[in-house]
Amino acid sequence: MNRDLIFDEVLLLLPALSRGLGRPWPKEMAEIEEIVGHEFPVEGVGGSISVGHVQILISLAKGPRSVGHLAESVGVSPPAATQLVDRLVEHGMVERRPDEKDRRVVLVDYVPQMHDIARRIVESRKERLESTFASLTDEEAEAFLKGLKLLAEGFGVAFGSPGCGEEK
Amino acid sequence: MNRDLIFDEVLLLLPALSRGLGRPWPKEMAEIEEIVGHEFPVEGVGGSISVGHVQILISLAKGPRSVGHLAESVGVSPPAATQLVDRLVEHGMVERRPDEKDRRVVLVDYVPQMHDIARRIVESRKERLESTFASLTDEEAEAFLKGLKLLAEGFGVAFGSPGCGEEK
DNA sequence: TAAATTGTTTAAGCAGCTTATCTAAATCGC
DNA sequence: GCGATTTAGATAAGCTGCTTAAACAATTTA
Repeated sequence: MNRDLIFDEVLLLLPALSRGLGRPWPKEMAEIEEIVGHEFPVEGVGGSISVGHVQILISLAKGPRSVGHLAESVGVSPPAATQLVDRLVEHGMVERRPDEKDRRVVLVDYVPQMHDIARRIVESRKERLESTFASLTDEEAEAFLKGLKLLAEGFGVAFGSPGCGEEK
Repeated sequence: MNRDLIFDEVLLLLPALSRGLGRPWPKEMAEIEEIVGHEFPVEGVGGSISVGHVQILISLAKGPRSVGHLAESVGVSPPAATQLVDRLVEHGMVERRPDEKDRRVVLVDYVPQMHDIARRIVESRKERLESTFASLTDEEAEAFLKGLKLLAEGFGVAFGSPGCGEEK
């Protein structure tokens, strides 16, 4: 396949994907609803949790994080992070707690029962990913990741790794 | 590299990319500004044109399209398409014209001078893409496209190809 | 020709983001 | 120790892009 044609297709696919990935993904919402619903029924979770919220849930997997840290990690402004956390608190998924060492910072952490749920949400995401890419060989999967990284780099994407900025 | 680790990274990269790709890309805006500015100075184009607008400009490369067609092609609702077209009309980039054969439909087309400009915008996008992926071998590039397609499929993304739905 | 359908626009509303501003706590300098 | 600066977070106001519901005009169907 001609390299030029490849990029033609990529060019067309990217905006569509950006849209697709960026909106609350009904299938996943249903899953989260189901997972959360079993543990402690939170009304109206479905439809009201979005990419940013999931990113935060993933970020918290490595332990409590400050709001500022989350903002950086997710790649949004601090007020936006406040807002995302607000929503998660409303849903009873995370809680705020003052940092003992610096009472300016607010630490965000899973609500106790959420630890396991968050793990499962991440896992379910990964499973979906695995099944989506089932037909890819290992080499292809690796090439895909490589491309993704280049893209992120090229587009100046704030790397939203939960591990990033461990301590700045 | 372990397949599991690959998907871990992909999992983290996707939301960040979705954000990054989804917002008006400063570098590109500057380029468009420059391109458009040379032809006919349109005030305030920079910052006010977004992914959807570019998608429409790309879609129109194959000829005039109805609003409904554009909506489908971009993957948004008809009112949203109307809005996107509105903005482009404001900027003097496209124009509306009633369809002779069916006076319900409104055809959208480039303003005459835009033909060349739109071509260059698309080209500049592709060039940036090519340079971003310069370090990829042909095989890797192909694998990347394959992955992208799987992703789009898996996420139920409306394929935003301008060629889609040529006639339904 | 009346009724239903189709294509577009208008209206209302929401989610998510931004910047600017404010408050509280910590740190620096003397 | 005490005032001035810095830092973390929250609040406010405003914008953009999207959605659904409703309105309207033109076409097709019966």
